[in-house]
Amino acid sequence: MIKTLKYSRQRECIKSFLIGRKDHPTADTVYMHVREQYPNISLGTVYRNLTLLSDIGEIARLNVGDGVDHFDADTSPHQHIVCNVCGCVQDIFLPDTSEIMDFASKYYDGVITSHTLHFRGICSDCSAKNTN
Amino acid sequence: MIKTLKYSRQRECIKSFLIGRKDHPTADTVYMHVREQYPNISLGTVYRNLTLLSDIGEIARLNVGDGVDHFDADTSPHQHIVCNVCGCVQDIFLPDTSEIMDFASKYYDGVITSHTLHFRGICSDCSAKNTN
DNA sequence: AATAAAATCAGTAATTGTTATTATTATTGG
DNA sequence: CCAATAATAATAACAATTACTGATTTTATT
Repeated sequence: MIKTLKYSRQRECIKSFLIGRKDHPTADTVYMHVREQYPNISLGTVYRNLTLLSDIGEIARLNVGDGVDHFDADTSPHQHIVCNVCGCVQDIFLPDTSEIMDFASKYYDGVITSHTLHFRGICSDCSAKNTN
Repeated sequence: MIKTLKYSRQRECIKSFLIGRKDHPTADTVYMHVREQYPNISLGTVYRNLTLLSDIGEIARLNVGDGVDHFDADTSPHQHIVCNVCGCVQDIFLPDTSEIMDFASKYYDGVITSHTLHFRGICSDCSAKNTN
């Protein structure tokens, strides 16, 4: 019944590529870069492995509201901010935010099990350019 | 230069339908219901008007992470929770949460201009059913 | 009220992001 | 090394959304 996970160098490459990035690439970006090492990898393989890796919790799938899925090798709890100018996705590491759920529970009559907090703004690079 | 917004009964119908709903219908749901009054309205018209209405700020477009856009006639600042069981999208009206941005600013070197807070959980209806 | 310009429409085709299918290839336990 | 089986490449299918078309409404002007 249990499906043993068989090694694949493509998956390994996808994962190590993600680990080496601080931004949060989309499937398409992963595809373009992994193709440098495996020129005939298919986009379907990239999608399947990104889904697989996030299903087993080795990476995180991010929804930042731009209609495209982003992927993050850092699965520790943290937040993200999308730059309104360049669209980049950066990390924000806040101290424990779980009290937000306790707070919100007072205003909701069902059960709250998780929360997501994300930000928009202008990244420091774009802020610097704008000063001209 | 200013593009005059011309009246259309279809747009009016779409908007009043949204106003009458407390849940947060998708474009397809809007389409199905508006069709009762305008049987040959096209899905493209629904999409175009939902986009137009949200562009001018009369309705809000919600991204709740299920891959489909939801629409809300209530544009006042409030939060949403998605039920893990039935998938419904409900409102949570929290008192001013803007201090979260001040808090987060300490941990980010760019500029934070807005934040979104959304929740997942189990709605009261599904909680009640589960008690069986 | 008649008319003309422009926005809006219905219908449909195209795009985009993603998932499923299938025949072939690669990995692994014996 | 070899058979069992998971993973692959390629491509087709898919759903949500947007763009394009010529026809129709709405509104401003006469």
